[in-house]
Amino acid sequence: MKKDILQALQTVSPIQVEEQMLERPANSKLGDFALPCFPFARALRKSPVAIAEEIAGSLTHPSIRKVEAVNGYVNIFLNRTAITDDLLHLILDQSATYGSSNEGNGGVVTIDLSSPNIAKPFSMGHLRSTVIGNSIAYLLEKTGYQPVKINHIGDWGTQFGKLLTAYRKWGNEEEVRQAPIETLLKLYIRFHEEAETAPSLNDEGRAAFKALEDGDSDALALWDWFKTESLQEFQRIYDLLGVTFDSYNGEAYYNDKMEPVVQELADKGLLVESDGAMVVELEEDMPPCLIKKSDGATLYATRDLAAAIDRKNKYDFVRSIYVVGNEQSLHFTQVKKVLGKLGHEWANDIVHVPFGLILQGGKKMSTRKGKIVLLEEVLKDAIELAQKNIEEKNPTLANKPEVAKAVGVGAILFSDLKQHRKHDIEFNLEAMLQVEGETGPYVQYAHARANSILRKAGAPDKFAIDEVNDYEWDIVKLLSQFPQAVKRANDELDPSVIAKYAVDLAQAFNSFYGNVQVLSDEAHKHYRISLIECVTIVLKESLRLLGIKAPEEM
RNA sequence: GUCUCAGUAGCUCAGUUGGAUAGAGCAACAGCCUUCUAAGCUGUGGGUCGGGGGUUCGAAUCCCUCCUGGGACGCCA
Repeated sequence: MKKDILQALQTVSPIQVEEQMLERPANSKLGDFALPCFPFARALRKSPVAIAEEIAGSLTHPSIRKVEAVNGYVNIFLNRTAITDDLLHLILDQSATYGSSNEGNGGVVTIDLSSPNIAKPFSMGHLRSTVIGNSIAYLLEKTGYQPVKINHIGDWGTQFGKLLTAYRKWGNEEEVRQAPIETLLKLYIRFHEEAETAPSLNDEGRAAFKALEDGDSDALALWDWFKTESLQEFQRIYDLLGVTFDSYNGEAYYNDKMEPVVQELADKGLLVESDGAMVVELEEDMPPCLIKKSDGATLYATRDLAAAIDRKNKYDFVRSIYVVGNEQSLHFTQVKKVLGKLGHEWANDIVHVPFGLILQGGKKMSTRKGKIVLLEEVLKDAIELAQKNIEEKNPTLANKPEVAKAVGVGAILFSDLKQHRKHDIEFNLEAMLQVEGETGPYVQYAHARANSILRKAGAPDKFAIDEVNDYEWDIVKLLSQFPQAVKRANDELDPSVIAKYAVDLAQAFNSFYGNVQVLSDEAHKHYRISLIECVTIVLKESLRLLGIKAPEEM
């Protein structure tokens, strides 16, 4: 509908009007669209006020109800009933596919997400990567791409040597069997504590990793055991979150794929020795990329290079996305540079999608020091709270446990996703458990209330619209903006756009709900029911894109 | 020190990529359940948009500079 208005403007404006110049006024009393005429003043050698009046006087279009010139702005008021009628039919017709596009044209996009480290608990930090990556996958799918979700498990590296060393020194099998991750974490923390006073421990840890990488069978057996136990624990959490993956190929998977890359770097003369290690020199103000340690063992960057190449070969992606914290920005620019130096022009298709840290007391949480918050505990708290709320507010509800899970998990996911990706978040359990205001449960509640009306209204009927009040018009405008919200969220790879949109729509609906009686007003009932149905479609779809369930009752 | 991300109401954050009087939510206060779910609605108060320059008809938004905080910066990932 913006396009129509724009076209009408083109025909009456004395000067070219670009789409971006047509804006939506912050205050809806000023119209549905507005054109500021200040930029035209110089070229036309007339005052903006005069230009606005001139344009306002001659602008007509079937979709336009009224045009006003105010202080140099052309304010345009739309014909509500016709537009509403069109939009509702469109949404009812397209249903869940409303807002979809084929922008991606089936291109494969790999997404590196979640990537917890085995033998370590699943922390709040991993939650961000998991839920943001998961939502981005839904967004890509909705815009015509083919997402491939890869859980790049952290199951290799020097940290592992350290853990093996700690286990051999202080661990015992029985304890690990009882509580795998908890026990391994304790060992890991103890290792770092003792290494403070006995730095030689670090050398032992590095040596243990080197042995693992060289195929030492005892080390491999332990590694395999730790990995199996860890993956089982992670699976519980993924089940709760409702997240699945297309691949669990972690770092160790690339173990036999690194040597060819290292060889190629050497063949092309990119690999140079520096302090005993092998590195690739990069631009002036960028530190070199470490490829091999002085003992010959590989590094994170080595594995990521191999992984990037392997993914290109396997999936032939049009883009390869890495949902990994802010703090690894340098690492990814280095990896991209090295791939570029190898002559892979697709290095430019690699995109690091960074996100802010979850802080505690203004500082980064540290596994080494045991300063972490366990995601599973947080989820349990949230589900319990949801359960309690249901008992209090809707005790006769069917399948309470399922709804409690959807709402509890929804609260946690939403509190994370609503923030702009790059912001650091101060960990605040109380805020995460919040169910009022701009929260997941608030959006779910609006959806449930809307469904409640639909259930009582019975089968939908044909509708005719004679007027659209302000409450309804706010909803209609938001509904019409959903496709743009999807596009923007996808362009910016930022689910928070959808989360904010969902809150706006839920607010508009709740306001309507609180101020307009639907079922008792026969004259407007049929039209309103269709409007409400559209709200449920779009709210449910918004939540789905965030990886959050939308119960019909709560 | 270098690079990078950020600084908007007491708190947590939006701000449609330069437009009209800077908006929400929490918290506070005042109302609203014999009517479609009160996890809700309606209203009130609350601001040197970190500071200072500049560009522009117009700046929270763009440029410069300074201040503050997070993070990264060779053998961790």
